[in-house]
Amino acid sequence: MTARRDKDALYEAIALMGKAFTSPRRLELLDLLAQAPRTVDELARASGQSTANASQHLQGLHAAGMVTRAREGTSVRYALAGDEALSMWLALRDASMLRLAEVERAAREYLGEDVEEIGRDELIGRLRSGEVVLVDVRPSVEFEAGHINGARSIPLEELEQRLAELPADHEVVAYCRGPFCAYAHEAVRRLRAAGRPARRLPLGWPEWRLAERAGAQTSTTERKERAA
Amino acid sequence: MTARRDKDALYEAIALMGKAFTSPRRLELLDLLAQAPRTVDELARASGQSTANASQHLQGLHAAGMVTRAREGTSVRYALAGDEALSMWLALRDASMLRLAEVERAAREYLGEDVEEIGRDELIGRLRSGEVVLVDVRPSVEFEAGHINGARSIPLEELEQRLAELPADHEVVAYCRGPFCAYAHEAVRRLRAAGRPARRLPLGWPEWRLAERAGAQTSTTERKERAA
DNA sequence: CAAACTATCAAATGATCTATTGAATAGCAA
DNA sequence: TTGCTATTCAATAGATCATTTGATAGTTTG
Repeated sequence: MTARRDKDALYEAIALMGKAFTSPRRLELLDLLAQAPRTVDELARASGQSTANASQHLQGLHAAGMVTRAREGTSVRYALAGDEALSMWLALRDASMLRLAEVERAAREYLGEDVEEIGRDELIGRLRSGEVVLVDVRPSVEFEAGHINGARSIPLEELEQRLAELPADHEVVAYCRGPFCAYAHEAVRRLRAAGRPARRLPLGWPEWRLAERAGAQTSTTERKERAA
Repeated sequence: MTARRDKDALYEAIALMGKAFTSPRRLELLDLLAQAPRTVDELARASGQSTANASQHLQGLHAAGMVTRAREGTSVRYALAGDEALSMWLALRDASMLRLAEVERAAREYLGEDVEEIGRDELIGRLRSGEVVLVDVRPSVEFEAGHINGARSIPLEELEQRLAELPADHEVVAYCRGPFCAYAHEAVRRLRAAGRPARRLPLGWPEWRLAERAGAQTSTTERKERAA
């Protein structure tokens, strides 16, 4: 029975990608890459590990098909390998959040005190009617790599100095990398401390983008079905 | 800076789930559980490994939050832990298929010669107008645990004996566990060998169910938005 | 209560993975 | 060419993992 052997080979090949998700350091690199492409050096610095180690992990991720790599002069820029890779990482993040109490606990510990949230649908409505200002508090490199339509970039470090840019009579909604990112929490806390009404969007740009794409696709399908 | 330590703890906790996907044997168990809950013994037999080993892997999956377990008399029945776990497994399967040439090669090798396919939308249309017969060729246990609405169960082994049950003037569409399952391929080959027009639906019941749910959810969202 | 069955545990082995260190390479600029 | 920087390679030690084997615990049935 050669089918058994072929089936084993198949699962073995899938496990090649699975092995990408066993190391915390590698996951952190993935999480950074989900926001924007970066060089080895930037990634090593942003994740607080040695360059050699980061390089090794990045090569692992590349072998697992999770990232692409491109030489840029003297450096090498890594990027997430398409929407499949992004979906995969988000699926792991979300599933672990929902099924592992330990993850939820660690997230709560890291994020600090809860802040008030706003949902996707409500935000879309209030954005449309001009009732809120949407602020992207990630580092500007990440904003430039992609952001929610209508958001303005105010990196967390510059928030206090640039408070005047925000109209005092509008609610502010802050977002950052995603549900596990602490920037938006901190931004909302500081805004409220400054007397501004503020809430946090618990989604990041990557999730937002995927949700938009999925919505568009489903609508197309539904239109087709309705027509048929 | 305690934030660094907290962040590390968070990624470490996520990696606990990631470690579930490193062993081919464990992936095979997951794939089986995606179809239907089963006992340790059944799983060990279906995946061709020792009971002790299967049990150990299942405990690993349980610790990773991917499966639930329930005592049933003398045996223990394991099941996938909700839609998050299913989505996670499907995301890994699909991403690895798309990004790792090795997976695609292994799948092709295992599945054998290509057979003609039919897409989801076309199937829905032709089902509605009664032009096709949809056949679920998985083992009947799996059919009973859930199947596509309107499908009839004819396990692959019984296909030849039960050919008469299929109206000769209708096209037959066969489906099984999913894109990596060989049953539907084999069924279509046999049907065509018997002179019946037949195609394969390259989706399984789990994907179908998720797609239905996602579609329903999006529709709800859209209805809300339209109302607002 | 004892027999039969299922699942889990424990220990041992070989294999694989991670982080560190120091050296080697590739591109760029003087 | 010679530096200079960014990245990768190679070697190592410590840790973790997968499988096998044989023993143990928990349920049901008689």
